[in-house]
Amino acid sequence: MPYRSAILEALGDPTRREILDKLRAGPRAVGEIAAGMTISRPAVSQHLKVLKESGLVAETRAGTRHYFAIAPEGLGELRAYLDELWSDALAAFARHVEKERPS
Amino acid sequence: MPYRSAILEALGDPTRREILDKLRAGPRAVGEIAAGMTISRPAVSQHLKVLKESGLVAETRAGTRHYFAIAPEGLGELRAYLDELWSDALAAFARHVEKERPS
DNA sequence: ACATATAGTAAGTATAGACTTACGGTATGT
DNA sequence: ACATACCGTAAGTCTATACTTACTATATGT
Repeated sequence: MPYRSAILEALGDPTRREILDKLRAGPRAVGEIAAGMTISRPAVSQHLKVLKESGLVAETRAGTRHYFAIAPEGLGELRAYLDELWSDALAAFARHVEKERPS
Repeated sequence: MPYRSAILEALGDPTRREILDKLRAGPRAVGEIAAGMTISRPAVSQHLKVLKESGLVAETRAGTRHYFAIAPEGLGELRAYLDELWSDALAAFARHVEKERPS
């Protein structure tokens, strides 16, 4: 819930969206994530840190492996924000139509 | 449809989110938007350009005034993306639980 | 105890992009 | 026709941040 802004900053970067896409299929270790990508593994680690701090991703460790997975609660927070924006925008539009309507 | 990425880039900036918040109450002219803010009016224009190109905002002109308003379709595009991510994440989590379940 | 595998951190660089000021463009009113 | 109001664009600056390489940390296996 300090999340909203952090989530949108996190989603603003295309590389982080690429990482999220990889996590759609399920949890992945850092090395696995970095495998298909053009950037270095440390860079991936840094992005994962941002994603985790935003609440979009959760981490679980097994041995030396750090697994990351999409955290649905983070997505929920963002959906709530969008829903508010949406309904406010629709209401504003309705008022506007009302005012402009030829009587 | 070239939107998804553009929308997320647009929402990544806090100043643009501030502008969107102002538009919640209804359409506003550029000068009105810039009024309460610390940055210059040209800066606001530049942000509005980004928002418009992303599809999050629509423009209508009346005289010399350029009115901007939130475009619900743009929000819808983003919601669709989140819903996909969400359901994929849930499905992946379900599979994971299934695998880990003690038999 | 040592080697290996896996990953995070530190420090430095380079670039995208968010600002500014100055200027140009187009309606509207007199 | 001119002045005014409102706005977009151009060009340049400056900072945030996305990268790299080098290093450190921790867990596991022999």
